[in-house]
Amino acid sequence: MRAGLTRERLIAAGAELADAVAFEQVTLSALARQFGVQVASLYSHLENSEALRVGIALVALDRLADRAAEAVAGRSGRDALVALGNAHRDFAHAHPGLFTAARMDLPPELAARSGGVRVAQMTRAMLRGYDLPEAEEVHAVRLLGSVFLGFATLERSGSFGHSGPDPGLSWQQGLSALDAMLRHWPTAS
Amino acid sequence: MRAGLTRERLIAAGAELADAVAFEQVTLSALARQFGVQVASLYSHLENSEALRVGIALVALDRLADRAAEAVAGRSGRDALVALGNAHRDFAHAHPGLFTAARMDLPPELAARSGGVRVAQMTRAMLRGYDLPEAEEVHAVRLLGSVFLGFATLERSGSFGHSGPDPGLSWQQGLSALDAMLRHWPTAS
DNA sequence: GGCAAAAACCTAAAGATATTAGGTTTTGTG
DNA sequence: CACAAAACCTAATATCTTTAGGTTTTTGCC
Repeated sequence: MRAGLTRERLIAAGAELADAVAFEQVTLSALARQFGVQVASLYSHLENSEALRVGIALVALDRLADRAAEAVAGRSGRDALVALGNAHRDFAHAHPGLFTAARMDLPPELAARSGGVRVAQMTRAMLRGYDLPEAEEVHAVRLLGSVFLGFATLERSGSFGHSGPDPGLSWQQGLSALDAMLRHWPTAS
Repeated sequence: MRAGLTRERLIAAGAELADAVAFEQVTLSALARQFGVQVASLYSHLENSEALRVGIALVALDRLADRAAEAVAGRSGRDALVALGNAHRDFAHAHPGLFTAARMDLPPELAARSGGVRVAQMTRAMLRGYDLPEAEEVHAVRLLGSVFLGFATLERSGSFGHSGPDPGLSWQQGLSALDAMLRHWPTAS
């Protein structure tokens, strides 16, 4: 009776482990233990431990892209912005390990084929509800991506601390402010 | 002749190493090699390897806070916003290792005494140049912190890819958009 | 100056993880 | 059913972390 290891199963198990424990603690050793095999056996399916992490990152980006697509579907304008922002934040809260994985630095060729591209496309689609010059869209996409990533990161890391108002309130206000920003986007003179 | 190890010297050396190589590669072993001592000797000065990383993170936050303070000094309004934003971005580019360290999750008591608090104070000071209701300032501080962190992170990680316009241009436009956002900050009805 | 106590540094050992080389056992297919 | 490929294993090396318990340098005080 073999354990039935597979690249996909290993990465899927790693993804679960990341959320259950922490992305940093997803090791080949831990996976081998979980499957009841020797560590060396994993090397038939994964080139090295980095390949595991990269695989998890790609899974994470795909899932995030799915949420983003769902969020912008059938919505526009402020509704779409709020839904897209919440998709990011909710994902970070529901899947802390995957969210961390999604922030991994990926080799450019992989990044170009990752769900990250789809997230950017969804963000761009959302912007159709605002009146930006086409050339400005890419800048807005980057800025919004920065906010979505940054806010969830700071919130999860506890930087918003135990002082001051509920981060959720800041998030609501922040989304409104971003909506205002998009409506008043400065046109390059 | 002793090596003259000190908690401070070790952390300082670790900080340099982080920028020279990468934060993840700052290990007790590497430091011991550099100082020509046995690894175990470091434990007289640092409780464990986590203490080293935390120490570097605190150094990083302090340096960032220094830059932030310098940026907002003598400036206001859009000038202050741009200078503060650039302080973050320039710091991330000049000190990739420290910037990574600065994003470490810190235990709350430490975070509360870290340079991160000073960065928030400087951001709040910058907001005086805008017309926000006092109660909104904290939300704006959090949103701006998210952008500054997020943009530098995405830019450094290569997420802005080799396609599309220069990230520096997006940054310029982003700062203008943030300026517009602050000038049109939505007042909670 | 000399001498204890403290501080600095060392040796030794054990436990994790990652990786490679090469062997054995399943398993499915002709 | 035999055999080749795939799956999994043993063994060995290397790196990093941490603890326990020594030895040597420094330091400060008589």
